[in-house]
Amino acid sequence: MDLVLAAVNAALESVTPMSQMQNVEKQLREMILGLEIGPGERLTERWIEGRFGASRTPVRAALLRLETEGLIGRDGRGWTVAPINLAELGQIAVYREAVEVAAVRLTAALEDRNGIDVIAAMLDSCDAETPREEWHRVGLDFHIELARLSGNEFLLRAVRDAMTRLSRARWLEVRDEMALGRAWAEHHAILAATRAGHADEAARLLSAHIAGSRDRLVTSLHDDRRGLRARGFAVVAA
Amino acid sequence: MDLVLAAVNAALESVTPMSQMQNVEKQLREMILGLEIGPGERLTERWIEGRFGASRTPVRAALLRLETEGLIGRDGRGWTVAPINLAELGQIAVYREAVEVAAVRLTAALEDRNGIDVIAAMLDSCDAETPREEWHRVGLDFHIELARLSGNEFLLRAVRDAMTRLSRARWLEVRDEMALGRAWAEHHAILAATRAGHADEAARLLSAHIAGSRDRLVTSLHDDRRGLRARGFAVVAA
DNA sequence: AGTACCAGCCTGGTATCCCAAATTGGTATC
DNA sequence: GATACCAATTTGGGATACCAGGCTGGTACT
Repeated sequence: MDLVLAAVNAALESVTPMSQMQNVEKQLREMILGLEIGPGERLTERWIEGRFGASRTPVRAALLRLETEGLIGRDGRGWTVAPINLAELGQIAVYREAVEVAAVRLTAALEDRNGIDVIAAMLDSCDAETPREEWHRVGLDFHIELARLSGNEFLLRAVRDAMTRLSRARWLEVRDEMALGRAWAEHHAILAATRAGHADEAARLLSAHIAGSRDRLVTSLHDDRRGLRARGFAVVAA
Repeated sequence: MDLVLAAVNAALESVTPMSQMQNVEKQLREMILGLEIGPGERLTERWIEGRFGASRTPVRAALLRLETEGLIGRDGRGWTVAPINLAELGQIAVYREAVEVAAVRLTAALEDRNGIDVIAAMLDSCDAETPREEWHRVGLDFHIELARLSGNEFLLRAVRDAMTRLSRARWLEVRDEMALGRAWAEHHAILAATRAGHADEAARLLSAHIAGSRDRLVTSLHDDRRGLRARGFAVVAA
């Protein structure tokens, strides 16, 4: 075990008490989502063990949890970072439309919809100077927080799961300034309809938003497949 | 380690090669879903270890996976079989309505809907002589197989997950003959609408079916809370 | 009798060791 | 040069040893 890393981890742990397993899981997830480990890349338990200064037991626990999140998978014997799967992205769009629309309909029917303003403020925290990374994060969080308002744990979990699986792909997507602005406007329109209690309109706007998002995403990734492969990323065709 | 059990497990493994982890996971799930281990009951890794003749490594792997299925949870330090949660059952009904309706709409729009006949045959395999346990299983499988026809992995997974979480509660539900027959008829009606490609009608029938199922389930469990508690089952109120 | 306290036990968390299987690299043979 | 084969290494799967923290039961003191 790397003593320096162990010391660093111990120091981190003194600030934020966290089990080794949670630590490994968190850091590994960040590396995968941040594309520091490319889609399709092989993972060995021993490498992770050395990388994070934890023993195999917590490493394996973390791998099992990340497997259920769909971020890694078994490749016969051995672990592999999940490839970018264009067919899967299309299926996720259908899935998230179902759960997100259900959630927003619930929310529109609630008495207390004050949480909407917090989400609006979150959107407005992004402006022209905001780095793209932040736009990316807020774009994902918007959908998660919107689902949270419904108060339904299962819908929230489903949306969070879908956004987790989408986040790598969305990060790879070639997005222009216009796309960011359009998404921002659509998000606000969805919030407005929900705040007013117009469930049908909110649902319609949200469906359209998701469909548009899916089309841009799949098109962008499909066009850039060559570039992604050149970076060593495994891409599975639709 | 119990040598007899180990020998039995070894014998089973020779017939169906299955890792210890899968074996523990499968058997433990069956015990939980079959209420051989009651809701709310405490689990210790050492007890499971001895019970199934496996060491703690596969036991922990199985526990981690069952945790993500919602069948067990952490109780601070330690593991607990998930209690029957009436509020959760209501939320699951909303969740499954969203995903099942989405799935059936997809299926109704498919060119090839031949799989529907297989499901119909499955329903018809139950008659007056069929044991209640089989009715129970077919009732769950109907929804899973219907979702599978959609071809969307995520909708299927969501439905399977929801039915897993519901299955213990449905098993506890006080069901009369009429309820079984009514569910059978509703299932067939949903299939007929789907086969005909009438997406709206299929969605409407399915929504009504799920809502009715939820009402009967929650009412039944609520009325029998005293009885459930007497059996040592933890029941969390809505 | 009530309460504060302490020792021992039990638990999950972690590290480490062993093993069988699979991969790999080289080598000898055709 | 291609290929079949074998040994060494590496891998994940499993078993076990050890640890720190918490719970429990008993005891001693008030």
